[in-house]
Amino acid sequence: MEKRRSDCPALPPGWKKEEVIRKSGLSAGKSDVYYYSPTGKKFRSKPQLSRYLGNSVDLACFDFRTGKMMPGKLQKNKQRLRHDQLILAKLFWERRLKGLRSSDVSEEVLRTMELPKGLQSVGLNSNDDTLLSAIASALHMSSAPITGQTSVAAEKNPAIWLNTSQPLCKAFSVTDEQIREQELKVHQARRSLEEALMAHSLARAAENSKEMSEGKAA
Amino acid sequence: MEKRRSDCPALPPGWKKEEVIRKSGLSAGKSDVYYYSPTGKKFRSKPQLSRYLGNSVDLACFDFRTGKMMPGKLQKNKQRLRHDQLILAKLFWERRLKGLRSSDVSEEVLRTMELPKGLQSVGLNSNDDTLLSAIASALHMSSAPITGQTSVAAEKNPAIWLNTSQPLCKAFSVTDEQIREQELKVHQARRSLEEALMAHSLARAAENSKEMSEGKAA
DNA sequence: CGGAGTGATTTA
DNA sequence: TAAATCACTCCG
Repeated sequence: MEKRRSDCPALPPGWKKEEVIRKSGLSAGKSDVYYYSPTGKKFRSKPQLSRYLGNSVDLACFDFRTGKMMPGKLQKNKQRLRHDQLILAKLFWERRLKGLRSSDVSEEVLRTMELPKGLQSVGLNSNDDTLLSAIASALHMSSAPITGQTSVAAEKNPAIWLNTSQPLCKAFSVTDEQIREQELKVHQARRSLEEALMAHSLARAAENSKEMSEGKAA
Repeated sequence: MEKRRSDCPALPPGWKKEEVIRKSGLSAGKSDVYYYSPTGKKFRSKPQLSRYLGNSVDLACFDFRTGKMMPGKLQKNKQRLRHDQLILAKLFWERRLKGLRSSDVSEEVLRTMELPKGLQSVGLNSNDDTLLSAIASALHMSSAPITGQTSVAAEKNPAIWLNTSQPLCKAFSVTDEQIREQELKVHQARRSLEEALMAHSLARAAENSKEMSEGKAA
């Protein structure tokens, strides 16, 4: 058993670190890291450790897995966009991309982008430019941090965040009331989508049974 | 004391189930579930129960805590869509919504939806219908489960999942190669977006200082 | 009832 | 998807 607890220089004297390999199950081979306070209390995650230590120790640069301080790596942007912010930011980018595409830096990439054959065959209308803009913006929103948005206040109230002078949302002016309206519409839209899906499934089923009766089955 | 033992329909006749609430300690309020064989033997866990019953009863779908069979719930079905799947599904929905909007169930909602005034003032081109479709699809993707997608294989390989005959991706035919290509383009698009953002910020700064020098400042 | 060891869910 | 966090099972 690797129950060896080692000292952790990055933490106050007396704290120990331990790494335990999972021996069975779906996650066999992975490991868990634990810390033990001078009094022997066990800690299983950074948030838990952080809550316990409070302001006495700054864990901003502390890497829980390695047990070392990582200067410059002021932790990750845990600040994920909230649901409503995503909607608005997405709108913003889709429009801006379209606005830029024939006269600015985005042009080259977008012009040369193509959808895979398989996707193009989906049919229906809409043009690929719109789709590409949507993809690009959606992807950008999905994981990249937003330049210029670092205010702590942004975490609390989207309305405040949306009124800042940061580039991303400079053009917006959105109230909580508007956000609520938007949420209501969202519920309606979801219902509608479910109905559409149901209709599509039924149509498929009908198609299939028709083919079957026509002797097209394998 | 709640020592009440109740019949358990999911198990053979004569088996009883009992739930005992913990009254103190760190886990106060949590409960332990026990089963009793027709002969009175006590069982404290699913593995223990399983070893005793052997092949006579299939406990694969048996939920030890509730005492009920959970059909289809052969474990983790709450699997969320993966990144690439999100992209493709989003494309799918955006197109499908547009295709439906003038002749199907989605029409009423989409026709009556409006963007908040603040958003409309963002300017640039594009029409609201496209944006609304995009919003609706993005929202639907964000948290609702996808009907018809339950295959275990889907967890492992998006390419397999994308070739199924399920409604959601029926029209798609996407290879790993195509996904890799798409990822490459994504990187390019991201770079491009960053440049665009930078350009926009600079333009804003220039505008502001111009206004300042013209005496328009508050 | 405790808690080590894993599963499940969330985040990046 | 992988990593991190959190929840829960199972057995002492």
